[in-house]
Amino acid sequence: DIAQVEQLDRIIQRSRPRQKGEPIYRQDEDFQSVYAVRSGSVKGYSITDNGQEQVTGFYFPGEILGMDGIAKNHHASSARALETSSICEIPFDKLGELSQRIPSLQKHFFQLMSQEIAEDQQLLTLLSKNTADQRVAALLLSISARNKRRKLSAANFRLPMSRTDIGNYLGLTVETVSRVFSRFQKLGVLGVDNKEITIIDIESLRAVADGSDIV
Amino acid sequence: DIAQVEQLDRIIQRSRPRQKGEPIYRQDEDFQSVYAVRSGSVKGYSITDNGQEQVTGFYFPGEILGMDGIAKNHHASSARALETSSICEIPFDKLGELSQRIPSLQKHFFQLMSQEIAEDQQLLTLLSKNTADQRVAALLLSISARNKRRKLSAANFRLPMSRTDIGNYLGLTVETVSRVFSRFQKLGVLGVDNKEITIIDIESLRAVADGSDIV
DNA sequence: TCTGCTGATTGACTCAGGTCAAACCGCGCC
DNA sequence: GGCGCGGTTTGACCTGAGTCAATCAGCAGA
Repeated sequence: DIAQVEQLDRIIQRSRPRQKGEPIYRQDEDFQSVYAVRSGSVKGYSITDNGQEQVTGFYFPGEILGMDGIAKNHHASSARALETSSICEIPFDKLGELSQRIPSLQKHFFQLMSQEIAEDQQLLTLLSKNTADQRVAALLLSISARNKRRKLSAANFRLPMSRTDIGNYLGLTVETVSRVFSRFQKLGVLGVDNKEITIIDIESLRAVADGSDIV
Repeated sequence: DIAQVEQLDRIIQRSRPRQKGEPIYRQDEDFQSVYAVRSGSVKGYSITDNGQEQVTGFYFPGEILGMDGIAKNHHASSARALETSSICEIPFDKLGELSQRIPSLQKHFFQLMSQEIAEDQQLLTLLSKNTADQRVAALLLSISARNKRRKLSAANFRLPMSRTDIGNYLGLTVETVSRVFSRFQKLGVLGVDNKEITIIDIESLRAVADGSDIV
């Protein structure tokens, strides 16, 4: 519905692009808005009581972040741009009002949040049951699939995040991540040139990810 | 608001209590409702592609489960009673309609979902960064805190789930869980009599959980 | 009471991934 | 070009938790 989309469009706030490393929101800060990635990429992370960082997710164009702040009215995590990125701000109180009037918007937003829950739970499985190889393979396949949805190459892409961030996200050390990349390259599954990744043998990668690889 | 609570009350469906092991909903089944635990306890879990079970959470009275099914219109996980439990069914389409009319209900439900996201992300940190001791300590503290909120003893409770379920949830083997319990008992932090747990030294347990224990 | 079964505990051994250390690479800057 | 610095890679070694196996405890049913 065009009129409805227009209403939604009216509450969205565009702002100047974020440079690499620039924060989008900070943990414990008052929660006002959720954010939509328009271009670039974003890392979500939280700092635990004992001061260590935990990367909770990577966000690409078309994805929404900041929904973990709704519950307590302040952000439970922080987010910053991994590269120059354009981010839309969606004030949550206005979104709530609008959802009252547009049932499909409410439904859509419930679905978005539900999806985040389901994805986090998948990630839980990954972290609690899978080997280093499986975790890295799963991340690459996830990024590949998201690229595909954005009509970009599913086989060839540049990772916007550092090896450290990948390791942090997957519950591995930098060294392990690096070793897995090297091994995959040696096996002819991946082409790795620093952050530039080519998936050479996606079937093998899938086999690794779901544990059915008898190499 | 009493009239509003009454409206909500009217859509809630009560059903016969579930016996131990009885399912509440099943993965891939059509999503109709979310569920509120009224008494007893519930285990949420999903089965991965390669057939292994991953416990995604334990639910106690006053808690809501099944929200991961909203996104795709079918349940992304299963749930079953850990003991004889009374569970309320809340049809989601009716809840959506009602939320259209009662803004505070919509907000409340957004908050519930957001909270689940935030909790899952905390669990991610637990699984990716913490030792076996820390994980077990964190789970016990979480259950203790939830008991406290329900005006039950924070120091003395019966675990409704098996050691296997605990291990599965925390990404550990049964043997490791058992060893940690034994060690905590030997250190005088816990009293363990099968499923009956007494937290003897909650400060030490907190110290273990946040990694500041220099034992 | 005995028997069988499921879950919990304990011990001995192994190994995936962590730790520590050293090099290496790309890139901006003087 | 040369220098510094952050990120990446590689190697050698170590350890926490997994694996395998045996035993034990609690409980239902004959």
